[in-house]
Amino acid sequence: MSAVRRIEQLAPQPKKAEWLDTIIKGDCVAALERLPEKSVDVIFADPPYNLQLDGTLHRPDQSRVDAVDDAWDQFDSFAAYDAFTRAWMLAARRVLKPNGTIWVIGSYHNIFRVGSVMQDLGYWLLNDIVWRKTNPMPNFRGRRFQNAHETMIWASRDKASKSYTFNYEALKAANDDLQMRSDWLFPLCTGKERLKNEDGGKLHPTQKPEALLARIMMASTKPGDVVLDPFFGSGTTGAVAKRLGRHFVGIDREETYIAAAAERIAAVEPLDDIDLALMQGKRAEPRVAFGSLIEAGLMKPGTLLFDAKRRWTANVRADGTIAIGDDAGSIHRVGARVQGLEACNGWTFWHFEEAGSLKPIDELRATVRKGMQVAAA
Amino acid sequence: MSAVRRIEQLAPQPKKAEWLDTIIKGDCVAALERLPEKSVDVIFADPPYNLQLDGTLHRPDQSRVDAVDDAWDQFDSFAAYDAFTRAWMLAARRVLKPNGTIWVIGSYHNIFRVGSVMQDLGYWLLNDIVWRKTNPMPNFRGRRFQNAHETMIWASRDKASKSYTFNYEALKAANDDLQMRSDWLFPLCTGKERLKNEDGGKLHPTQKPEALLARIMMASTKPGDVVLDPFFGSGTTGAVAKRLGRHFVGIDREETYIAAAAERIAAVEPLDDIDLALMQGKRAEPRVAFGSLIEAGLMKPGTLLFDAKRRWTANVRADGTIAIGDDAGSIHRVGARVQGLEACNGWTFWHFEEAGSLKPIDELRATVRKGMQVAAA
DNA sequence: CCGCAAGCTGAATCGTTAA
DNA sequence: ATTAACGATTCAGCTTGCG
Repeated sequence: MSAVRRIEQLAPQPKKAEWLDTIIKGDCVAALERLPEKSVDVIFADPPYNLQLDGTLHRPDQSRVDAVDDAWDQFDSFAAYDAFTRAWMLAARRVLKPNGTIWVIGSYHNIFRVGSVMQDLGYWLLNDIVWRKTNPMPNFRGRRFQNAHETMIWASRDKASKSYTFNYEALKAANDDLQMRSDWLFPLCTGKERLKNEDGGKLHPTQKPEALLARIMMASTKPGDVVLDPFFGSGTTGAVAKRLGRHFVGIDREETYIAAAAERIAAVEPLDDIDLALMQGKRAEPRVAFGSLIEAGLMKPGTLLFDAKRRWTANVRADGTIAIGDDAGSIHRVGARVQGLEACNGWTFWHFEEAGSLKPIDELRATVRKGMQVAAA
Repeated sequence: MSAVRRIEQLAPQPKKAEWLDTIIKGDCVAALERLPEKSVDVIFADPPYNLQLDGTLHRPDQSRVDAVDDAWDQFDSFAAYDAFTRAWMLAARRVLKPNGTIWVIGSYHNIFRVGSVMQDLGYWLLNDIVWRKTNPMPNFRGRRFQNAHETMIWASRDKASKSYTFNYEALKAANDDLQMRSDWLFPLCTGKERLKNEDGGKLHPTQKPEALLARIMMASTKPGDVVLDPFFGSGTTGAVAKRLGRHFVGIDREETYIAAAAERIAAVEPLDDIDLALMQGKRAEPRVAFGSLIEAGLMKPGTLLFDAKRRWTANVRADGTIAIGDDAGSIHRVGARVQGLEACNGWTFWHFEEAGSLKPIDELRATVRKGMQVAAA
């Protein structure tokens, strides 16, 4: 029996425990209407993009591009797509808690329809977030700009809801004391993270990277929150939610996807509460945040940092902050505080021990930057 | 006398249309309706989005909206903004040439309305472009992500128009030989570039940086093209157009802005023609038939052609075809057939031997083209 | 075992001209 | 209006296979 329970037949008003951390099979509007109202903290939705592709596209080497031509992405008109969007958005709004927020991802093919419908239904837009792709597909015919990003809309249930969750300080501390911007840089979901089908091809045509969902949840949820995904697909939302100590609810129509997602989520190991202190994803180049040393594996949580004269000792945490006892913050803030100064460059102030001698953590940053340059070359 | 002419005080000019390189004062819809249809190559529009349009906002039933009414009706407001957007977009579409394109810039407050209306009116979206700001305004309350970008929509007049201008090769060359992406990085318009009023404050609230307009025009116009800006404001579009050897037409309602923009544009020094040269790709070069190489004596019947790895050998025939045994046809068809592909560019696939090494026959085509240029000069 | 080359692929609204 | 032919066009990153 899979560790992820499934519900195919919901009772009219199921108890909370029944649908939490499950994947519901069926049409998303019908499934949403069976869930209790005001029961979900955050919704992440990756709806069909309504791509309108005519022929087949070939690369310059004449290989064929494997496009998204699934039936679920086909709509007869903009009006039909709008009606579909209104229906699921309305149903989603009912299950959202008054102070809940919703994330919707899309491309220029659909995101303008989506945003307009959201505004019409009373959702209050908080930000649009740009996912900049490090490795987007090129424009093979040289007819347009390389479509190198997707857009996410982050919105509250209505204009009046002001107490939505936004972990501003945590995001900022892990981002070198700069507030998190609306443009995020992440690679596509490829390699081992990408689920494969029995033929070795991609299981799902549009699987999203876990790093993207991780930043979303770290920004807009708290541990124990409920995250709903009405277009569950390969289950990235569930996998990240479980790893980060959040509950999930997935809805999907395809048994193939449900089975694969359930297996995937069952294999996820939740992080310890301590590790959850707050960890962040990659940030915009070329600035290197201290947190990225941890992400890159160059620095492990729990590592001790010292100033050059070993007068102070700090502890590295998983979220990219450091702490001396209860005093936690960015490498810069903690460095400034212990010295009683306004400011401090943590990169040169803090050192790590290697073979008995101290080396500034700036050396590790240099390593990361070199890697970024190589990647960009 | 200002170097920028105004529509009220025009002297008759022999060839150039009266409205070229002028600023038209008035409501943008009315002004657009007085311009000849299909007369403009590119439109750049930075429409207002604050819903406080004092008089220009009308409901679909033509009733006027009181934008400062305390009884705020969200739906009415969006509907009114949509109606305003439809009105100017429709008028703009009439003056756009069949192969013209339009750029519209906005933020998450209005861009979703704008994009939806564009799709509804038949504009065909080519890209959405993200302007990432190097120095955006912080989020002061710490309740959202720093809004660090704006979105531009680039669209053609309709789906059928395929011959819009896109200077792909030039952009790529300027971008370290990588195709230009949909995310652009520019600073805000500040410092000396920013127009000031008599109090020393900013003249216009949303003056766009010239670098942004320069990339737009370098991407989607050719020298001598006509660029229309229906919300001219501080005149950035006109200033950049003049500098880059493009014509402009501006529309604005405010005399203050018109006067400042006229003065600004008058001070602009156009670049020399030689600096305005556009890098052209092969698709802009005259077509050369393979047979003309034989006629020009650059290739003799009986010459052997090879692919780069010498897996196949073909024989040049006097009629401009090539043959492998009995299999004869154009350089493209034979190249495709031996590879088992649908298509093949014979110019780059086939090579001839010179001094023991292989050179693509494309080199001979370049020679012919060079001769054609000399003959035309 | 490593190092390097070659191959594959990702939410894509992806052509023009002459007969 | 339709068809056929011409011929232009890709970036990053991971995987596979060979020496």
